[in-house]
Amino acid sequence: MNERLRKRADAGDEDLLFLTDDQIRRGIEAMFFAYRGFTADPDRILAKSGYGRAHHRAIHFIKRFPGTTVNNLLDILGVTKQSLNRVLRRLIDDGLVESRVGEQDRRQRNLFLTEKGEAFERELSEAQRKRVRAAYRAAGPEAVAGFRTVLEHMMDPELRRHYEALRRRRDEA
Amino acid sequence: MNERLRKRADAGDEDLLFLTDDQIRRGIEAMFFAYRGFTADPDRILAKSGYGRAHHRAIHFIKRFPGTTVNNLLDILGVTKQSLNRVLRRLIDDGLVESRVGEQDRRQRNLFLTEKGEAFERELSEAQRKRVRAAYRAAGPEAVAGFRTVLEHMMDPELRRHYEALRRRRDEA
DNA sequence: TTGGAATGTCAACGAAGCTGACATAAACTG
DNA sequence: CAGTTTATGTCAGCTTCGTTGACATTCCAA
Repeated sequence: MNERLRKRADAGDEDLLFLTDDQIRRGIEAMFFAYRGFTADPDRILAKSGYGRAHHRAIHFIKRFPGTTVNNLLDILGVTKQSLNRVLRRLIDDGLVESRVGEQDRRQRNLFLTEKGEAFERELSEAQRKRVRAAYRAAGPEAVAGFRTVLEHMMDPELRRHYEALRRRRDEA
Repeated sequence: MNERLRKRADAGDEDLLFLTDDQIRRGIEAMFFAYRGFTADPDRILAKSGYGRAHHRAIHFIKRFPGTTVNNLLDILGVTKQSLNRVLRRLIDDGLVESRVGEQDRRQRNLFLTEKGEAFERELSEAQRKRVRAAYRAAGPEAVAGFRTVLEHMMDPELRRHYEALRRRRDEA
């Protein structure tokens, strides 16, 4: 049926013009170029301090989920613990992240941003929000709603469920 | 004024709710997770052949602009020639890309996909289109229009101009 | 008390960015 | 024609950030 719809679209069905291969291709290219713009400002700030996107991602999600465990972060970021550990090591050594031994389960490490880490997070996220806000404002509320809808459907459903479970757990606490 | 609007939004102005910091943050996270989904399928295919995203990007744009020069590709992809050269070298050696000496300007190299390269491109782009098409269909045409609008505004305007100039030049020829 | 889970660390590797330097050929320019 | 610029390729070396494998530590739980 997937295929059937695609063929109807290719044949010129008015309602399905947005599903033609050419339209999809334009969307793919737009996604590629937009992601570049999306990361450009934080990338510049990170480069000044000798950090990369991996550090940004870790900082971002520690900010969102203060006290989260390494394992949660691994699931969200989708990298190996060795890779994350290198990044966290650096952030901890540089005094941006604090790692506290878990209270209930002392095997776990609960991660927090330090004052310095909070400040750096603000610098990064303000730069990125500024760019996204400008795009949002230029596009308007209806476009933004559509943008969010498509993105939601493009995610891996399992990752999305996992992430929302984290959010719920945090908001309940 | 940027700041003024943001404050109105934070204060609860109905028309500007989509510009609150929290909404922007959700958009940023959605973009991060969606990009992962967006690249997941091609990444799997590439990994089987020992290629990476860099090869995908090169193949994609050579497919879009057959006969394009190395310099054009450098501008579009935003990497250094050394980095691109490593990728192109491999694709040429593996018989996926052909490099022909330019006709008018013999310093230039015009790049084309071979039969084998075309086949691989189809495999990659069909996997990616399938995912994007599913998201598009689930979201609906209005959402897709909004999605595209926001992405357009998120791109670097200069890159976008450059890219569209290439498209025009190709379509005129 | 033993097995397994969570975490961290060490070593090694690879992909793919980067800079800098230099070579070559072709095109352009004075 | 001589000299400069442009397009490309290549070498060496560095960095980030991903990978796998092996192994130690800590600690919960059966």
